[in-house]
Amino acid sequence: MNKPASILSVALKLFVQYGFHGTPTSKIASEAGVSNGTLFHYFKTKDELVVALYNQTKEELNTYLFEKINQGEVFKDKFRNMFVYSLKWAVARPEEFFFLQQFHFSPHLALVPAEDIAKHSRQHTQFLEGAVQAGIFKNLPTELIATLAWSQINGMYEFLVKCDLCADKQEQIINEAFDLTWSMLINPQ
Amino acid sequence: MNKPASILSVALKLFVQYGFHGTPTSKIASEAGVSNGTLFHYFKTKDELVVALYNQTKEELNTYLFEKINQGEVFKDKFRNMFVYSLKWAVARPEEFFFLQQFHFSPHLALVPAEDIAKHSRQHTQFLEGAVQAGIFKNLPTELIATLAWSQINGMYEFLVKCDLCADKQEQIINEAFDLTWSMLINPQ
DNA sequence: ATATAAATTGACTAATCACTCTACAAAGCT
DNA sequence: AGCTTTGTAGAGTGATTAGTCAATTTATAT
Repeated sequence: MNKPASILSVALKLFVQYGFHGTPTSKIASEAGVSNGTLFHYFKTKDELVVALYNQTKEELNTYLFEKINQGEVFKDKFRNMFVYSLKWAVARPEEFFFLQQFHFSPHLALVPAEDIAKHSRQHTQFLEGAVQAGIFKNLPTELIATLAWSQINGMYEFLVKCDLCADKQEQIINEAFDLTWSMLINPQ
Repeated sequence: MNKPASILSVALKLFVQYGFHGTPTSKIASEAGVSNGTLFHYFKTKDELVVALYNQTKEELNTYLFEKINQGEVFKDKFRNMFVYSLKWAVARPEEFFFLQQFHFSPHLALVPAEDIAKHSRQHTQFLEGAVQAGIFKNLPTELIATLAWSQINGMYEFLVKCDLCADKQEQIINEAFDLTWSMLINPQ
């Protein structure tokens, strides 16, 4: 039984429910079944814990996603995998997905070195860059394409959480949304 | 000089910079040039202040937006106005726009009666509902169309803030993004 | 077996902060 | 002018909480 891991896992649930400042470290520690001192043994400060949780969550999503992307043969399949599996991940782990956005709109974001943020977003843009160059996507800034694609995913997440459809219906609507997004971004032949 | 108003205005700036819990009420009061007691004279609790700020900001945006929407003659113009002026408002008042999202991803959202939230979102869906009925938009749940349109706006906001283009270039790219969104959602004839 | 290092504990502290309370001033009313 | 209500101030309070520390246990190495 891994203590830092269970601290992070408990912290995630509490942060999502009560917010960062609404969650005392003492509560995290006690719910994780460790003492106050142990928590600060693994994380020097509360902020460090929050940031560690962000990095871990973001990396989990990224790893999962790039695995799925690489399973696609042609670009459209890769892109579809990115879109569809982002949403599957989000729906399967709504707390993690919510946390990423909660963090993003909090002052804690400033604690992450700009370099780290840039690195992650570069991975995503690089993936799309090729398709822009090759004329698959419309001739728009790659950053813009990335942002639009990603915001479709965020929007769909909100919709899926709000509506709570059955798995079949969910899958169907994700596919429909993908078609919309794809047709929006590609160059008409 | 209106004290409650300047309290709210200072609070907005501080909340965006330091977060809700990272901003002591004492700091809000002193920066607004009023005493601690005065702040609590106008707002019974800090939470009440946060929620009041949210309601005010949301209503300002809504009022502005529906004014612009109603200036459109046909539906496409109305919809374009919604899209374009949302972004103009967001770019002109980035702190306000950011705050709305910050609030949305915080536990304070739970303090707003579900009824109030529903009322606002109903206004937006009703505006789109007609277009779905009339076959202008694709035959998809109106909620989905609303969510997708709104997330395009959020995404564009992020992009515009990140890129900091000149006004002309900004206007141009907003129009391009509108065309993309429109073509994505309408029924192909 | 012994020594060293690492993990764990929980009581404690120093600071912060939301909110109260009393006192006083200004405005409004008759 | 008197009287009442409302606005304003700011010192004070009680509760909360991030982070410390000295002491104890557990693991590791020699």
